[in-house]
Amino acid sequence: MDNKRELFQVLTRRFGLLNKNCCSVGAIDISTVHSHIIYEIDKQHEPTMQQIAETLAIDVTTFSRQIQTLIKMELVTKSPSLNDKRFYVLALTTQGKFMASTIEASMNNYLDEIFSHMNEFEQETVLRSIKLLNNAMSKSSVCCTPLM
Amino acid sequence: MDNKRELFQVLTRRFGLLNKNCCSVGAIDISTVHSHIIYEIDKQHEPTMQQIAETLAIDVTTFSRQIQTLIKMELVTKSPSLNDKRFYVLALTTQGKFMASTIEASMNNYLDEIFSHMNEFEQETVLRSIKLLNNAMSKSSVCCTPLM
DNA sequence: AACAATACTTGTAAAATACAAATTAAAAGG
DNA sequence: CCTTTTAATTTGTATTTTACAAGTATTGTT
Repeated sequence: MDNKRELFQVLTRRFGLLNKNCCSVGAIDISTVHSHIIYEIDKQHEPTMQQIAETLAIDVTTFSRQIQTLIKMELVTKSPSLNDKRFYVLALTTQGKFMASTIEASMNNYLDEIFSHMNEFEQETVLRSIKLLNNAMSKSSVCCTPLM
Repeated sequence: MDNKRELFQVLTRRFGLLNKNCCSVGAIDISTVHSHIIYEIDKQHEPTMQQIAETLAIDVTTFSRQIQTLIKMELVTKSPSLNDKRFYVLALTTQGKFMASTIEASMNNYLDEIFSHMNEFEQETVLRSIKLLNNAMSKSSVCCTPLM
């Protein structure tokens, strides 16, 4: 467990699992992709289709259909922009907001549980490191450019 | 950019992208899932179908079909175990091994590039932190249990 | 020998994905 | 203004991925 790539491979996989398991609220069970979409709509200010699709590096045509199902699930609304009718502004419904905050809480629980296996100092080091890593990735040319 | 969940959300997404973009060798272009399968077959000693599927938390029936396509792509072989004919032992073909090492090299390049945006001390801190995090996750009950 | 358990595959059906082409609306050029 | 171009999004189509239920084949158990 000492080479860089191996460390990241395992980490990636585990995050994938964490995201996969995170996201059921009551009877409704949503996919990782859907949870990321909801997360971003919640976070960004009056985002358009293209903005979210780009942030998540999802093909726009695929995204269009994903939004359609999220609308059917009554988690998201899509309204034409007043300035420019080519754009649609995405937003969460009340149910969607509830979903977002439930997922948020559940993810925070997961993360807290994971962090509870480290001491105070380790926890801070890890958080600081992830910030460093995110920062380094955002400067990198090999990945991650569209993602904030 | 200061809450735990946000940090992990962005990190997860970027790793996803990194894995997505990593994996084309010449004309052959393989998916993230396939690259993880190849990685694990390469790493484990004479693994069976179930072992890899479990390591990667993939449904066995899905996995069965994924292996079928990897065999068609001539990257993987599947031979019945001599002791117990219910088992199949998976292995990489020469081409598969080449693919594995090419992906390995390319991922290492990516990671080196990313790490190059940090100083020596930061790099070591980050690596140490990821080890800590992996360790904490492996102790956690909320995720990651089957994954090594 | 009969029955259960194990490892894996197939039937089927739904969901996710992405390219090309279509639609609609705004901007730009003449 | 009217035509042409560009931009944001959707639909047609076809492939791939996924997973549940049921099936096959092999081994273990009584």
